[in-house]
Amino acid sequence: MPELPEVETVVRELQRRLPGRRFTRAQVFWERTIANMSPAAFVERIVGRSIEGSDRRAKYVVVRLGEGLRLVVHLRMSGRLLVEPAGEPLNPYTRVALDLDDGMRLVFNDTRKFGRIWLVDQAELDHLFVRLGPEPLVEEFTPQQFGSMLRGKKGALKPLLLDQSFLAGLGNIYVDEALWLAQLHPLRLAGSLDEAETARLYSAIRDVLNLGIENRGTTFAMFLTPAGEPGQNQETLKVYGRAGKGRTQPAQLCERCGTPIAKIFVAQRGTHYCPVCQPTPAEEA
DNA sequence: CATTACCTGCAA
DNA sequence: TTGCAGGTAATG
Repeated sequence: MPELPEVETVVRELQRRLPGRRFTRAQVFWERTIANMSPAAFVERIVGRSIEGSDRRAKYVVVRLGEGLRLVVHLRMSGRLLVEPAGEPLNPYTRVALDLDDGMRLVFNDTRKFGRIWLVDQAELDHLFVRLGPEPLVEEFTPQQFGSMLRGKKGALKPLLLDQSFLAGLGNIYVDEALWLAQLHPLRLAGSLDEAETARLYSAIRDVLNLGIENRGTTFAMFLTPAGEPGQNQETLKVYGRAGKGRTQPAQLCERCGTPIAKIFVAQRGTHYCPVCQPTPAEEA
């Protein structure tokens, strides 16, 4: 569920709540959630650590702890990080619970158990992130760089934009939204974009991500901020989830041209687009 | 690239 | 009961 804007929303809220706190107790309820050591080793190494701050890289949450240690969390499909009073009953999907020294606790809930947590030093953190592509929102990521990244690419746009080693942070929702905004079909060959199309896609990617952050993430069913609040970005989506569901729910209309939004499968992912504004490329038809 | 695997819940 | 869900790693 969570893509860059949802993770950024989590990180910002953790940054307001965690610095200065200390972990007083740790419980692991699903062993495989801890990715790089045994649950016992994890508990032993995290209890007593102080918290310095919270950052994001791609879709990873990075909590900086004392002595150079980093608590890294990837929410995958259904993970949630919540800060709640330590006395509350634990949600049945809680995989890890970390008590804090102020009567609160940081919990990792994850229905589908795909999420992962690492406890690493700086060198291990670099290794974990070594294959990630550039951050789309940093200043150093320019349209010129994006153009050179696209040049010579053989495949379709959508699978490439989902590839975290190409560009970090986009997922299924924001790729569909960016392609709609840029008026590019998801099956367009990535290497075939001209300069104007490249510039449109570059701006569209940054615009949809920034809008998602402003709206504190997209909540369809799962996403909640650490305070347990839904995001608001679902109200701004132009294509994702708007293709209609069988006979009961008709497709919604493209807000640019009035055409019903269509859904196809690309890269095994549901893909939403406007058949008129985002014309099917000749080489794929 | 595609396919499968990892998991559970929910809607059709 | 089947298929789908916002992610990614491993395998062909």
